Amino acid sequence: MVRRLTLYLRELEALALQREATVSSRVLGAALSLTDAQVRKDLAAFGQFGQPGVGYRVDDLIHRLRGILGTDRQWNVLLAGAGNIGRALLTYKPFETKGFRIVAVVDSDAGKIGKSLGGVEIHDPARINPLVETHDITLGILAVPATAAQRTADALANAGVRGLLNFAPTTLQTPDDVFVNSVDLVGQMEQLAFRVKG
Amino acid sequence: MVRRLTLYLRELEALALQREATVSSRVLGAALSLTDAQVRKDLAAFGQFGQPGVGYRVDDLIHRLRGILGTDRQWNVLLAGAGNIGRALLTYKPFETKGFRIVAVVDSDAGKIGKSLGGVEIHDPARINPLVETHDITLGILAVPATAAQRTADALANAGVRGLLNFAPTTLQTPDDVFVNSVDLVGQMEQLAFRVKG
DNA sequence: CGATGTGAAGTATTTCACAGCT
DNA sequence: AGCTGTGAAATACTTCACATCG
Repeated sequence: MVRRLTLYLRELEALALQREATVSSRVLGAALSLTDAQVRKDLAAFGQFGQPGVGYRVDDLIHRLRGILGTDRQWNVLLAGAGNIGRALLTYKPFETKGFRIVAVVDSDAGKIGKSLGGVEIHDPARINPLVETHDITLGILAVPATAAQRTADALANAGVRGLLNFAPTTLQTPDDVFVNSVDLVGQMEQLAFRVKG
Repeated sequence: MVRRLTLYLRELEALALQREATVSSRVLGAALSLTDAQVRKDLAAFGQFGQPGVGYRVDDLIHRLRGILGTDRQWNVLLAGAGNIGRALLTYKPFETKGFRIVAVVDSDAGKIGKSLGGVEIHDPARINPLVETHDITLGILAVPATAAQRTADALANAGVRGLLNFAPTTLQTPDDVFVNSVDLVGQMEQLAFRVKG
């Protein structure tokens, strides 16, 4: 359901660019292939944001959703892994635009440590603790090989990171107060194969 | 639910590496934080794969799942977009390992067309049709900017591609027989922010 | 009117619990 | 005994439909 909130926000930001002042649950839902009732239920769960007879004020709802999601502020992020995926994410513009700032990078490859990547120095994973502390980091991105994922997750959790976006194809065990979202690229392709195969 | 089948497969492949001959629904579920009943219901939906009193034969179930998902064969993939994300995916090992082979790349940047990337030539998007035909491509990966995503999706669908993995932060409209899976990186981070802020 | 917010109804998904097989 | 496969029960989620408000 939070998944849908992020979609509403994305759609609303597009509407704001088109200078739309208001939007109805029907129009917003149609853009995302959802019913109007679904949209209203989702939004009503957090307050009364709409105007009967009018709809939702786009700018207002954007601010409300950002407040709900917590994206009305900056989040400092540590990137673990400076391989293919890690490098791509480091320079991924939308992260910066939406308030997710990668402020530190670690990689266990001795040949990479000390080098700079996209203006950020690559550190030894052993330095995770001070990095998290000095940069006030709350989120981490795991772009390390599957074999190193759990160990890196442990180090990040131990350093006080509260949320992880995991690109490694493995299930992570974390304390209850450390949340994990996984992006399983192979799994996504497999699902496509299944659906296409029919 | 297909989502979970891909996770079972991943876990089973890990168990096979550890030379485990059989696994029970309880053990398999525990590794993924699922109940045993959930695992059995999922698998039973496709046939009777287990042995009462014993569990599931790891190797056997791997083959069954590959057959169900359609990953017991090669899938030829076209990559659209040779930017940061596209380049990372082109050299992403697990795709090749699991049977997803990127056999063609297109990018609208004139400066990139004709160049070679990871052993694959970058083509003009106008050549999508012949590329799909000659390489027998059924799946596509969209790693283009949001502004180009719908247009590229249309071109791919028109060329006969049946499934798309979309990295652009936008909702795509496709014919009913063209399936889309989206990887919304910003959305994933927003969800983490929401849960951490909790 | 046109659109929200929301109980009630309708679906879908998950868990329970147990007969039955090895 | 141990574990599957599966109806039945329990939850969760979505849609309906309508009173209500600007």
